[in-house]
Amino acid sequence: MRDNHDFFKRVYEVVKQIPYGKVTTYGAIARKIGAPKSARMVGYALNASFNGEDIPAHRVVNRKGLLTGKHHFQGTNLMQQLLESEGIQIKDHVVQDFKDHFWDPCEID
DNA sequence: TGCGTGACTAGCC
DNA sequence: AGGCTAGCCACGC
Repeated sequence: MRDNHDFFKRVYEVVKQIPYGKVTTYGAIARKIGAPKSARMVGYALNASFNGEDIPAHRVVNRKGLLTGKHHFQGTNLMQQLLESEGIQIKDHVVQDFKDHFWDPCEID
């Protein structure tokens, strides 16, 4: 059963499993961990994930491929730079060919 | 203890 | 097709 504490932990586990050069969405993760309605919490969890965990939060974007969380990152374009470094094209803070780079956590399930 | 906010999503107008 | 509203859940004040 576990408590909501695991919710955050599960988010980290899923995000850490995101392959290089791939991105996913909050909803996909939320649904993967069994909380399709708590997509917001996923983003919240990622914000808290900076506890020192190796969470590639930059690989997590919203359903439209928009870098919604980039503003929460240290720099203004850090998130974008990281994604571009992985071969993902970003235009105006939006992932280009998003579905082409989209990685569904259900695939590993 | 209670209201408001937020890295979202889906549905309705 | 595009904009707005509602639902969800945890955390801060």
